[in-house]
Amino acid sequence: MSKSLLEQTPGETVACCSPLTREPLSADQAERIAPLVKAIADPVRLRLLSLVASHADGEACVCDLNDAFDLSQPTISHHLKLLHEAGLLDREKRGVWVYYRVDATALGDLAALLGGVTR
Amino acid sequence: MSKSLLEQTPGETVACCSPLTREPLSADQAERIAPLVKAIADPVRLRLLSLVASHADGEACVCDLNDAFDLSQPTISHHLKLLHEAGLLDREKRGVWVYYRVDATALGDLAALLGGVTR
DNA sequence: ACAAGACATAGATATCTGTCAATATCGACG
DNA sequence: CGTCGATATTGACAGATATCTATGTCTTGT
Repeated sequence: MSKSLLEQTPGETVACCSPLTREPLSADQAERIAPLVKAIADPVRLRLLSLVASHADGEACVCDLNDAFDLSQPTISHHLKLLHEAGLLDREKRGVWVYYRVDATALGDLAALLGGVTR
Repeated sequence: MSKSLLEQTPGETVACCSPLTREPLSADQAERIAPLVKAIADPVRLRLLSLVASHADGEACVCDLNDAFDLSQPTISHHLKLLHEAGLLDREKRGVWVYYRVDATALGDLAALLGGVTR
């Protein structure tokens, strides 16, 4: 069973949609997908995503990420929050540290939308 | 022979780079790719792109595109300009009309970056 | 309990972005 | 040529966004 458009998360919408190049996106679909794209439309967030994705064990501690940038800790925290809210990063607190991990499905859905790869 | 990073267009940079998830993006690469992603990080531009891409003959006249939105003509023109400058849309003037056409390579490069599909 | 460290939140501010109305440009056609 | 219709450019403005400093919240040692 499939949920109505209004109940879906952005990731679900991307997953359901035909690739960009096959048929016109509806206004609703576009409004739903855009935030997901916006989430990676920033050089810092692109790097954060790739840092987490390519890190050993597929996860990275915020402490590691902070060091990779010339930005304040709250700024990195802010970007991580945006990526998390977009569904692209999962967040897990273990002791004092917080680990982020890429949600491969969300990222794959985005690529599928753009490239027409049917998962 | 491959050009230096600074000589490359955004599209070329995307094409050259390993997928996001394989190794960390350098700051330079991220700064280069982000504008390309920003170009599609808007619901109107997503719809424009998909409208053009899925249009008969792979091209669409601005006059057709204007009608699909509740936005002023200059606003649509502005979005088309951004997509064109990002290398995602080609522009051709024929008589009074202007036709836009998707640059499939640029779009494919983006998808490859996100999804790890090697072209 | 307290102090310290890791991360998040809040508030402030400068810059960027999306939109519109007005105007310019450019080609076709009488 | 002069007008009309299609598209682009300009200038203005409201709202979003990226960044910082200051502060709050937890968790772990001592």
